[in-house]
Amino acid sequence: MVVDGIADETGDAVGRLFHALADATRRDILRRCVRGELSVSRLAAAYPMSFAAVQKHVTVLERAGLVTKERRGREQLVRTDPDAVGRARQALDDLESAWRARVDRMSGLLTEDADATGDADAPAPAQNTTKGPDR
Amino acid sequence: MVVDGIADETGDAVGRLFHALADATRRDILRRCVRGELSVSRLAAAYPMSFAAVQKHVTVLERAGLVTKERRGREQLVRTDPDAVGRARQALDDLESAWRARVDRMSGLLTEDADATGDADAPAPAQNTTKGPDR
DNA sequence: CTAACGTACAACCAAATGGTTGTAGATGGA
DNA sequence: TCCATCTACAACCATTTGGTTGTACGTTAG
Repeated sequence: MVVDGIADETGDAVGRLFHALADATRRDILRRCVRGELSVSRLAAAYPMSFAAVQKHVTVLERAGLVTKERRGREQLVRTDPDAVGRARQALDDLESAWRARVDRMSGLLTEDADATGDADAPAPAQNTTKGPDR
Repeated sequence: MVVDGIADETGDAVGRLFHALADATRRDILRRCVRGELSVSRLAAAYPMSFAAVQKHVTVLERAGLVTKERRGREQLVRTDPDAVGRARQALDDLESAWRARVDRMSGLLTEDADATGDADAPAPAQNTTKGPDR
C-alpha cells in the first residue's frame, strides 16, 4: 500500500501547505505580509482576536513554509515566501496532469484499464503528450 | 474583482477547497477518480478504513466541488471535476498576483501606502478600518 | 420473493483546532 | 535604572474532524 502520500502524515508537507491555506484568517495574513513585512503584534492589531491566536496562525504558516520570520530588535518581522505559492501550485499540477493523462488516453482511444481494484497500480502516468485541454 | 471568497463567511468556498485538499486520503481519492469513475464501495475497498469513513471523505470532496456523484443503478459513481483544480489554482494566483503587485510597486518606486481595501475574506475587519495604522 | 449488495445516515468517541487567559523572558526608550 | 513593548509558551476550554459501529432503505441478482 502506501500509494503516494497516504500513511506518513509526519512528513506530509503538501498537507501542511493546504491546511494552512484553508483558513481565511491565515490567507489574509499572507496577503498582508505580501505587501510588506509586518511584526506579529502589528498583525495581531488587525484582527478581532488575541495576540496569542494570531501568533499561532503565524506558526502554522511558518511550519507550512509559507512565511519566514526575521528578528529585528524586539520585533519579529513576518514575510511571505513567494516560492511557497509555487510549491502549492505544483501540488495542484500533479492532480491536473493526472486528469490530462486520462483525457489523452480517451482521445487516443486506447484500452481503458479501469482496474483500480487494489492499490498498487499507478502505472507510471507516462508523460502526457501535447493537447492541454486546459479549461 | 471577486478577489477571493469574500461574501459568504460560512460558505467560504476557497476554505472548503483547500481544506478538502489538505488530507492525504482525500487527495488520493481524487487521483483514483481522475483515472476513471469509481463507486464509493469500490473506493472504500482500497483504504484501511470503514466504508462510512470513505463516504465522509467523498462528501467533503463533493461539498468542495472537487468531485461529483452520479447514480448508476445501486451504485454511486464518483468522478473528479477538472474545473475544480482550476479554481484552486485561481486562488493561488490571487496570492501570487498580490506579491507581484508589490514587486511592481517597488520597481516603480511608488509610494507604499497600505490602503488597498481588497481585504477580501478577512473575518470582521476589527476596528482597524483603512490605513492609519494607529498605535 | 428473498437475499445480497451498495448506499445513506445517526450516534458516539478520541484527537486535533482555534480560541482564550496568564506568566515569563528579552529588548529598547525615558 | 525602571518601565513599556514584543514575543514565547503553557494551561485550559469549546468545537470540529476523522474515525468507528449500527441501522435502515433502495436496487439488483437468483
